[in-house]
Amino acid sequence: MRYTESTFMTPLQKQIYARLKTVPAGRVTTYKELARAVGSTAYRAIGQCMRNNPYPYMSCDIPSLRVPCHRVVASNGTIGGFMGKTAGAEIEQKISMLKSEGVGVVDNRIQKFKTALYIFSDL
DNA sequence: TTGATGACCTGAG
DNA sequence: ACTCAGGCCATCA
Repeated sequence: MRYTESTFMTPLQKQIYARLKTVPAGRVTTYKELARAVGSTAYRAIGQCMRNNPYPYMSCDIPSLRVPCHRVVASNGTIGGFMGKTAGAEIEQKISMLKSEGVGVVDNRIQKFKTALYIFSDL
């Protein structure tokens, strides 16, 4: 049992989750954009934060706590990973979640990526 | 403290 | 347009 899966959160997790919660349904953000929003270039470390997400939509029904990590995609417009995997059933679930929110996904790519991408403006 | 690990990014071919 | 080796950084054992 890793402590990051229980209650403690690292400083980076707190910052990233807070930002991510402001991304509305129907839009997406990227690991890179999240990094920019917190003044960092720790792309891979942010991937870690997503992997360690304690409150993903599918297993948390408390709105104030839920972290929409399925809305985080790769900066090149491809889907990226989900639940520790980069392919397979987990990715299909991420895609269907995005589609249900109105985000088009074809062949592992976000459609109209430029407009679907949510930009953090308060910098 | 050192080395290992990833839901990444970038540049070169 | 696609692949891939290298680079990066916070975290963890």
